Amino acid sequence: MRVSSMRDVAAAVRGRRKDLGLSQAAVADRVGVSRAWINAVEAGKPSVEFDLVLRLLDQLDLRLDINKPGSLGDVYKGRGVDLDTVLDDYRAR
Amino acid sequence: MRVSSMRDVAAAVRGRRKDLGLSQAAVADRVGVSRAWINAVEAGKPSVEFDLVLRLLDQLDLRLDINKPGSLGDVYKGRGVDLDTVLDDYRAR
DNA sequence: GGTGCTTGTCGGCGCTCGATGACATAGTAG
DNA sequence: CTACTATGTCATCGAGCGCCGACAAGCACC
Repeated sequence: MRVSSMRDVAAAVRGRRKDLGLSQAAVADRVGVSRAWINAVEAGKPSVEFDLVLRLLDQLDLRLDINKPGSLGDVYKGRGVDLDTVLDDYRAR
Repeated sequence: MRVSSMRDVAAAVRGRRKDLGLSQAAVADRVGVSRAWINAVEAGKPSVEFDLVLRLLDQLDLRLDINKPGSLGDVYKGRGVDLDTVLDDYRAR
């Protein structure tokens, strides 16, 4: 999933936290920040410190990647890989 | 490229800026931050604000992605895609 | 030599982040 | 109904971010 603003991080964090069945307080405790901070992040607050976000994503088992657009591996990112489509393209050559 | 700390961002930013042939001052001007801030980022300063980093990456034409580890699209990240290998695996089924 | 550009670093200052604690509002279980 | 939990929000306050301006060092070129 492409990250173009904190709102994207907010969505990813909230979704992942729900999936893991954790409360904001539990996550805050693991990451070592206040519950209010977690709440702010999930609200999409833009001016949060980068290293805290990294620790949050780490605790939620979320990976952050950075790439140059147009690189090969980048093609599949954000929309998933449909192997059937790939193979159909291959057979159609 | 995996981002596990600001040092990774620093490396990506510096490399990309060099590739684009821009000075720290030029980048700072585009992003709308001070030159000292760009310098700090490229030095790996951890406590920088997230939205500024996003604007920086945007100006450098770098993409930031967030995913759950183990997702399908994630498999290929960081080591590229060798289509021949993929197709060989397919034929061998 | 001198000029120019780039980068690293510093002191100062204003401003805001994040912590804390408290409060109110749902929602749920008993 | 009463607890209890989770979440959103607020005021206060200390600490640290980012800006500005300046300075020095490095490097290239003439």
